[in-house]
Amino acid sequence: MTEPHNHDHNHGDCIESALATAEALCKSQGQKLTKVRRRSLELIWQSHRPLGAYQLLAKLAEEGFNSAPPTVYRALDFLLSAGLIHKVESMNAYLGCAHADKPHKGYFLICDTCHNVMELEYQDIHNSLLAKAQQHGFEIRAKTIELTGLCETCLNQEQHSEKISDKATD
Amino acid sequence: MTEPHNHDHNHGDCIESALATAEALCKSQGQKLTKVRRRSLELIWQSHRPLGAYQLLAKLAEEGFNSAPPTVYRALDFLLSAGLIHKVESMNAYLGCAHADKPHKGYFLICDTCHNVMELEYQDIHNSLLAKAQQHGFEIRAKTIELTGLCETCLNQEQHSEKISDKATD
DNA sequence: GCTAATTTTGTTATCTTATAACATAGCAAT
DNA sequence: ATTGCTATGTTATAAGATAACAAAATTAGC
Repeated sequence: MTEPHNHDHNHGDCIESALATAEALCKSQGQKLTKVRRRSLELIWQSHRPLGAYQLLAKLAEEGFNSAPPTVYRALDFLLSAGLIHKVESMNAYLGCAHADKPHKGYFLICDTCHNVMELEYQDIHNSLLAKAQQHGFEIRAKTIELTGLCETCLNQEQHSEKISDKATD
Repeated sequence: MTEPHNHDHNHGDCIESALATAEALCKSQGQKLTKVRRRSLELIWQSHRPLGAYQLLAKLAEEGFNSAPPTVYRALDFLLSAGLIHKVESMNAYLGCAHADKPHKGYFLICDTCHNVMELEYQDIHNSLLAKAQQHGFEIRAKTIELTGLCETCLNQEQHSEKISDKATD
């Protein structure tokens, strides 16, 4: 499996490494990580949670980039097809990919409360899905797996506040 | 597992049964399946593939229902929360739920070519996902699993046309 | 270096999807 | 009948995404 990207760490490092990976990846594939694209990727990483296209656009505009929608959607398209970001379909938002360097078939755990996202990967689940699909003659080409709920932190907080309100109503 | 709802059958029957299930379900929960709601559900079922909100709105408008967006979104919200339809996030479209009568944790196989959708359910995959999430302290409350690719029919057609074009370029 | 071809960005307009906010109508219980 | 609740009508707008064409920048071939 791949370690979750849970942001419980120095996030600056992981932005840097993501950017470095991106540079290398683009170079090796003869693709250009232009200013807008690079800065978009950086801003997406900095946000810690999925970023909407228009949120990103606003940030870019603040920095003097062109502020028309196509600017941001082009950057997003590029980053998506390079595998450097993912789109979270259930949020219409975009997220830095934690393992852009290798092909992967991950899924997301999205916290309803804090909106943090973990990107996970388990080969066995992926294989199970492939196998079941194949039983129906279906050939999977892309997966969208988005699991929403409560992360450990928010779950604890919720249980804590329940206890308090229990006492209050005693 | 649940049988896939692949529409290779008399679809009229399955609309009827879905409507009957819906009636019963609403009744038992003291919820009202009003005209718009009922007709929306019916139209969604009739379409055979995920239906967009504004497509549905147009159909409703043709039949004399109010044609402003809130009308359709309210109906969709009701049907969604009653578990009678699903939203396919990756398509922004809505689909009749094939097993509204029992709690279920399904996923979708969506054909890129014909846009037909199969709703599947496998308890073992669901359990695996729950277990893996739990390892990270995460409590899953909802799942969006949308697998896109090629269904059996379209896969065969593609292979067939490849053979033809092979011959053509020989 | 110069030109042509390709890729990227700028610009304007528009389309699709979804919701906010407030008014009215229908219905159910006392 | 009056009250209160639920559902619907209505207007406006927010949010997400793309089409189409023009200009600029980059790259490749000479």
